[in-house]
Amino acid sequence: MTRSPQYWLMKSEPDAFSIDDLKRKGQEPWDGVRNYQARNFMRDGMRVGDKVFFYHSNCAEPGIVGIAEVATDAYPDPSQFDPKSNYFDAASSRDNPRWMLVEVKFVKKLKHTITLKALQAEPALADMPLVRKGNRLSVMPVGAAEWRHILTME
DNA sequence: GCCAACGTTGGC
DNA sequence: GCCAACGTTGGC
Repeated sequence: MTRSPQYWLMKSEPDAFSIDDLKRKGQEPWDGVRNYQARNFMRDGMRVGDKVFFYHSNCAEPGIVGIAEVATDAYPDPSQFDPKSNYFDAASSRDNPRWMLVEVKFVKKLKHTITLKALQAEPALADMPLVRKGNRLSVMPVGAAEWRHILTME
């Protein structure tokens, strides 16, 4: 069964992996997600072709900086099995992996950042988890109307 | 660097 | 199953 493309927002710290890194590499496994809700969105919600806002967090000017696209179905995050990785999880096993990822590919970089501050100022976006204080979810769905609204803000 | 908010862990 | 302690996220 097919369905319309859906929309997502994924956070990354630019010091670790920025939109320019994604542009340079073209496509990248979104590893290191260690939150069940975020994992469930990747594993159960995302489909190849879904659109993604790329968001820079924990930086001088947090906000949406680009657009990416879901490029693969979910598969086990290899870093959970690597004892040398920061993302190693001793409680996970290859038989029963706990953490999943999708790969995302670069679509475009926005001409300028749509800042968190600007997003918070939009009444139309007040229901987004992103703009709520204390929100820490790193992968979240974006409604079609919210997606369109944000695109007009570029 | 600070700290509020929140998710996870583990003792009971 | 409760909840205090702890660790992490992420804006500022």
